Amino acid sequence: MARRRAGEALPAEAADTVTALTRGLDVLGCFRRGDGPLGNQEIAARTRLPRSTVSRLTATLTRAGWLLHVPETQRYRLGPAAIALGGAALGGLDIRGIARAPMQDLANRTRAVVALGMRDRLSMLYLEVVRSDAPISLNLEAGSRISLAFSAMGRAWLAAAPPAEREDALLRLRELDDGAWPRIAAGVARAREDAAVLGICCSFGEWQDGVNAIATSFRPGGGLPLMVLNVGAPAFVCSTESLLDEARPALLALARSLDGVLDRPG
Amino acid sequence: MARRRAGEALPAEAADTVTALTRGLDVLGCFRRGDGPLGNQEIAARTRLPRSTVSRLTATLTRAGWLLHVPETQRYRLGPAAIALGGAALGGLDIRGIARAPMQDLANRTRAVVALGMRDRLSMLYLEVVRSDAPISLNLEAGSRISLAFSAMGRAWLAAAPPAEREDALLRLRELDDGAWPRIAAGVARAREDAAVLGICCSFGEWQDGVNAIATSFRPGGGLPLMVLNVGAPAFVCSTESLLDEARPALLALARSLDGVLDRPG
DNA sequence: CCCCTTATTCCGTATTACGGAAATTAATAC
DNA sequence: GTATTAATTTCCGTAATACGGAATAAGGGG
Repeated sequence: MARRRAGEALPAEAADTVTALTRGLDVLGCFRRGDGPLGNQEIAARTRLPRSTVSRLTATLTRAGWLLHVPETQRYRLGPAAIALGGAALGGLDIRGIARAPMQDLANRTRAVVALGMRDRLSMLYLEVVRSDAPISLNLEAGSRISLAFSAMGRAWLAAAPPAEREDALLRLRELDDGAWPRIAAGVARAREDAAVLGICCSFGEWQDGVNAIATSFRPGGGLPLMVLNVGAPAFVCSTESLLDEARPALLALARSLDGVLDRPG
Repeated sequence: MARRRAGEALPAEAADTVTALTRGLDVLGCFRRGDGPLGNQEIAARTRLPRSTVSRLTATLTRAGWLLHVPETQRYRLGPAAIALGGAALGGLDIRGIARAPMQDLANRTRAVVALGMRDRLSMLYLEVVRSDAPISLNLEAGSRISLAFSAMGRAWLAAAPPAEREDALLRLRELDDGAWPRIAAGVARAREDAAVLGICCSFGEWQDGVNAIATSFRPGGGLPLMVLNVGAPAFVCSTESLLDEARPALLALARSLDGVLDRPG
């Protein structure tokens, strides 16, 4: 009885990987911000795992507190253990605390939203979001995701990431949606150029209509991966010119000041 | 070759539980707010799993983005997937959004910290924390834990939880620290009495010296478990009297208004 | 140079996870 | 009331997988 699915490309990556664990984590990964409780069927569809397997995995996850079972509707939602894990993960990121104050400064000066993020698989993940006192507020919080290909933040990552990681990410983006590839590729080429010339990457209405943003990356050190800072706002708050002329130097200064902070003594 | 550890009591609970997954999740659970990166050794000690097994699990978790490997120190920290999961879990909790505004009201009126929490294993977990404008701020955020046995919040849960769950939790608390049991038992007895008579449970300096709090529980509905609201502050901000006389009625009113909100049409 | 500590790789074993199919439960239609 | 559809869970034989003890490798002081 073959345990690995028939059509699956076997990428030889997995010398020593615990499949049962990977699958269980994939089940958890099904739950995205915004969609409600999920039934086993839906989970099976998303993970492309056999139903009986999903049943066993959800049972296990529920017993351990990672999922909550809603008896009436026979669906699952993420449980307390998931929340606690996120708390532990964010709590351990000292860079957030270090960056928050200067980010707030920048946000106030530009009247924009300033965010700190890192890559998570094929998205960028917000780690800290700071708004100016003017409450325009794009509805984004720490822990939410944003496009890797079309946001300024994602492009800044793509422009500065280690080549191997970048190529891997681009490859997967491509096989995920081949139709979007031309736009993605163009955006990435532009991003690398912008990064080289201006030090920042842009997304003017490309991630979402009417939203402008610029972003740049830095290496915090301390074993943490490449991180990205961005400044963004609706176009009527920040024109592309104001972002490029006023926000850009401040953003670059901030990023430079955070380069290697975690490796510095003190 | 026995795969289950020798001395382990086998609780027959596990008809259909995926051990590899449970163990992997236990590894993630090792990472607590506040402690830095963990090495395999440390993880093996905390989980009481063999070293080679831990090695395999951490490798798997790292490949999937749940852990980050810090090469220099050969340690692991929680990765982006963990953060994203927490975000998804909190984002799906509509009760937070519903409760926030009235909680803020209450916080402003009492000049205390108002928090919403639920149980996670042997702790209470903060889901939402709201401060009065007066920035005294106990350093607590959504996603952090607080004692089940000694906090007002924990006691309110113990007083109202389904008997089976309560007994299970108490049993485990007892075997975790037998020495503390007399204090715990006394606190719980008192809590049940307070809940019956006053509708709230108290912790006046028992969780942490100089910190007073009261708490009460409610059932939000929508398949969610019992939740707890508390009002707390340093003793010099809120005396026990002011909590009992002024905060208590407001807290009870808030809890009652949230009872079953998620089941109500609209 | 050697010892000590920690992480990883090896590898034979049999336990465990697997998944197709049957059974169960639930809801809706007829 | 019965039939039909749909979803979840249980069963169970199979063998692939995870297991863990021991050996190996990689550092880091003393």
